[in-house]
Amino acid sequence: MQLDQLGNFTRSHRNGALRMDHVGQTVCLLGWCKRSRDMGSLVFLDLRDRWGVVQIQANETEIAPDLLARLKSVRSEFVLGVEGVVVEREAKNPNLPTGDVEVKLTGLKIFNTAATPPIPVDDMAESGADAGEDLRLKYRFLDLRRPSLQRSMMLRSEVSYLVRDHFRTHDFIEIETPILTKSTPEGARDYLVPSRVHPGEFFALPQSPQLFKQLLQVSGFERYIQICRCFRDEDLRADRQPEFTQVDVEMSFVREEDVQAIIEPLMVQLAGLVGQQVATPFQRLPYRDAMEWYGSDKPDVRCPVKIQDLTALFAASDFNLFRAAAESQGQRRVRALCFAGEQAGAMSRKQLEELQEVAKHLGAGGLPYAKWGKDGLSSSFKKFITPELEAALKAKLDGASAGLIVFAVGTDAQTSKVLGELRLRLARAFGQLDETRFAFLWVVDFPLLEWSEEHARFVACHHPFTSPHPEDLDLLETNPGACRAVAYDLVLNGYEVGGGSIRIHDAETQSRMFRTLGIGEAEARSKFGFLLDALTFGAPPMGGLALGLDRLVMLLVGETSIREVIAFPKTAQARCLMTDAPSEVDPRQLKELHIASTAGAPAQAYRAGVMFFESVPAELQAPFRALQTLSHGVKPHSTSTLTLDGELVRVETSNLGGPSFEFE
RNA sequence: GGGGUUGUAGCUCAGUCGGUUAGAGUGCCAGCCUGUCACGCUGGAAGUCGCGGGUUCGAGCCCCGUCAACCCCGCCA
Repeated sequence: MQLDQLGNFTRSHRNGALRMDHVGQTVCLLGWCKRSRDMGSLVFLDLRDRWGVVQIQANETEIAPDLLARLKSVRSEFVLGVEGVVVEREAKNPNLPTGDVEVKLTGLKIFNTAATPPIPVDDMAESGADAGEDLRLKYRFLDLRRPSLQRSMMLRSEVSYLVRDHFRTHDFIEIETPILTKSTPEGARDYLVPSRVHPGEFFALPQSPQLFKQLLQVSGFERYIQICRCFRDEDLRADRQPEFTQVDVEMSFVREEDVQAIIEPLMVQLAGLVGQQVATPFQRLPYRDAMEWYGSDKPDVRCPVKIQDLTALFAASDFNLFRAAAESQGQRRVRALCFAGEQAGAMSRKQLEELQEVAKHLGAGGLPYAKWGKDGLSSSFKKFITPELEAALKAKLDGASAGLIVFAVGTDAQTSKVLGELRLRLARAFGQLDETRFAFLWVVDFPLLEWSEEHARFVACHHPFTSPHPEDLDLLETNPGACRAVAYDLVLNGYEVGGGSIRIHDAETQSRMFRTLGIGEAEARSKFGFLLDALTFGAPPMGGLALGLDRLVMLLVGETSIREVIAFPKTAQARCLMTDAPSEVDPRQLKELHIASTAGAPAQAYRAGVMFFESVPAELQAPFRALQTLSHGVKPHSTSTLTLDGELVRVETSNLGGPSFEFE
């Protein structure tokens, strides 16, 4: 097809803007063909641009035959320039903002054709049948044409502008910090960048500009903000990508409340973008209470039901499992969720079994429950429920005649994990989670440190520059696990959307902190020498926080995956399906960077004989299965490739003449 | 690192107990249609049942392996 040049064709109006006021005007429009409807001698075409859709119309009796033919040759997603006259429609469409008018075609330019899209470019309003996400990501440039994603990206842009406006009016300045920086030993895995000019040395991409923003306070900027990209080489989730955007904030001469007071009105404005009213000040919830009541450090408080401690009710029970907890002096507790209502009481055996599977998956042994429904009490431990106990339990249902109590027994960490998850699931199932509103809160007084079994030492909960709570300072040496931090998370609807702290601003406390973390003098010098130096040159009291922009926008648009608000996201395996990154590079590039890859190294060779076992011990099952595989159609002396213990290996088999074998 | 779900036409999916030529909707192509707007009507093309093995007279369906996407646990200062 002969394509037209853009030439001096100039847009006079945006497609979504045309109204009755424009009737009679000659307009020049640009855009993509959303869909055409050919009725023979009457043709309609929907022209889409970023601002909307307008109907183009051509009638056989009013138009040159070659122009009509040209219009009929247009297919979906062709790129067009349309000249025409705005007229009032004969049949109006109330579902379209431009539905009162249409444009009578007088000239048509076809700037480009388009192959049939491999994914629907329209939002399937009623069927809801989107293309699979892998296809959407492969053809992301088409996916992003869909109105819903266009709206999400536009809202994201609005959020960014609003954030910058907000901080600008509060005298913050935006400062860019390095993308190529120093690898930090604590925390998440770094993405590394080899240095060509320094053989064997590496930059790291920032997990966050944490130290730079603190140094900017030492420099005296007092109020810093940056919307910046951060990188973490950890496994992904629906709300976690390897690169993500953070609204990074740091202030001098502030207390915790000062930081929060800057953030809250911003959140009010952002929620307002999607018509949500939220009141300030936000609720403050100590970490300890969050874990006790909600089993989570990022509770969704839109459900009022809290976890309750029912240990005492079982002190004299015959139910050994629960009584043992009551006798453990707080080591183990019986905690429970009490959902009142007919829906809760009508939970079927099958549903409870599904719930039990969830609980087991989270580490519970089972899911004890007691339920009051149409048939009265039913319970997994009914024979231990005396009338007195039943009365005591039922009293937890706030006087309702029907309801469900699910129990978890164990350490606080165990029971919190199980009940925290079940609380959300049950609340949704019973309609006791109001998903129409936004619930912000601050979780405060986080612990400073937690014991790491893996590292056999204390590690920082937030980061090693977080200020210990002034009242707990001396616990650093005596009982580090009990020391609170001046750290706070901003939580929205069960998601952590921000986190921050007051920082350590004196070298002495910072050194004590490093000592507690088991970071020696020399190591601290080599890794954080620049910070320790800076703290000796007049560092002001400081604090700040960082907001997860992707998560925030995700919640604003009502999505459950941050991929829906990132233009070009990566898959759960941290791959870009569109560009196919990451990919192999030319060996010359590696050589220049002084890098050698150990991936794809030659497979190890194994020698295997034939073994016979009456019963196969567990530790031999994998090699035994390998031998079984080999025994099918493999000659006594042969080489074959198979999977052994999850690794692809080349296996040489030879008949060794006896029950002997060698495996490494 | 571990667990789970999914993979069939361009797209979204169905496919019974393992049994004849693998279906539907949509999209695409062609024809008809003067008020459509998820246009309608008629016809047509369209398949490596993710990939590789195995069992079987016979596999989309059963078994083993593998790849990919998604969800979760670990991990994410």
